[in-house]
Amino acid sequence: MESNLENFVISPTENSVSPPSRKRQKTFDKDGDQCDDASHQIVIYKNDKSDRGQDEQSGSHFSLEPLKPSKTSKRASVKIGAFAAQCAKCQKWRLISTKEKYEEIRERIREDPFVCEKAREWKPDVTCNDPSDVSQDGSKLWAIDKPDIAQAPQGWERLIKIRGEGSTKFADVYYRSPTGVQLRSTNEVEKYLAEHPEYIAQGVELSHFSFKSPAPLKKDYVRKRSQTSQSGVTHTGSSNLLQLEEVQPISWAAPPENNKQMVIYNEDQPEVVPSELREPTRPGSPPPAPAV
DNA sequence: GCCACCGGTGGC
DNA sequence: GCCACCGGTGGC
Repeated sequence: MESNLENFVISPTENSVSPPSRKRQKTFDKDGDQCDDASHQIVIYKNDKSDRGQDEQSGSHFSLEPLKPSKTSKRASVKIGAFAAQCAKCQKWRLISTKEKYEEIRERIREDPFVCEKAREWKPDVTCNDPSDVSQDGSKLWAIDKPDIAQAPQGWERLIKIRGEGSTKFADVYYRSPTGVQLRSTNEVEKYLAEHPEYIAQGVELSHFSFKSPAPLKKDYVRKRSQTSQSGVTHTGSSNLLQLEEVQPISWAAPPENNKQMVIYNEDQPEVVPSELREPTRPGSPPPAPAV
């Protein structure tokens, strides 16, 4: 499946990954600074305390790999169950086939907004007339992802670890090097690359890393603040991305190509739903249909 | 003993 | 006020 995606190019817009300048924090988040308005990507997570199995989303497809045996996981962690992007035209959500594809879309979401047609790569006949693949539901934890995050370099993996509810932070972002070393900050990456010039030789650079973590839509998920975070959400003309998290890893252990089955409907917490999520608001369009 | 996770804060 | 960074530690 993922064959061509020529759709992903073009439209010079504003930002692009700005070169890292600083050392400490904010190394290169300057670029995305405003993006937070959630106007671009969304992620959905689900808390799953019972199985504290795995710690992060798996590499490809959104298969949540079965609980990791060893110490990879310690406490209850949330897993990302699925990814979705919002069509910039009809505002409906389309599940994205794989994490890779999702990251690919996210990388250029601003300059190259996602539209339903792009989903045809894995969902052949989809059009803006089809009902949304997903809609927010109370059983899942939704979060807004940041736009324009570069794809992890070849062999590297970007991991998002959602913290439990009530934590002071929503999630932590890590990068796992080809040799399995986990890096948790730009500084660490910089240092690591300096010690491993072979990666630099391969073209790996700091701008390929971003430790921006998604933000929960559920305002009280994080202990402090987070309510004001995404206030002025707007999405005019742009598209969003989202990821779904699932409760029981097993239930959709490996939905091959159809990811829609993992979505469960239920609109129970309207207030939590920021405008971008109620996309199906466009005039004349029916509410999103359950994907299951 | 190791490391994944969490808390806290310094700096913007 | 927000967020990037990192130290500490509890669970394995």
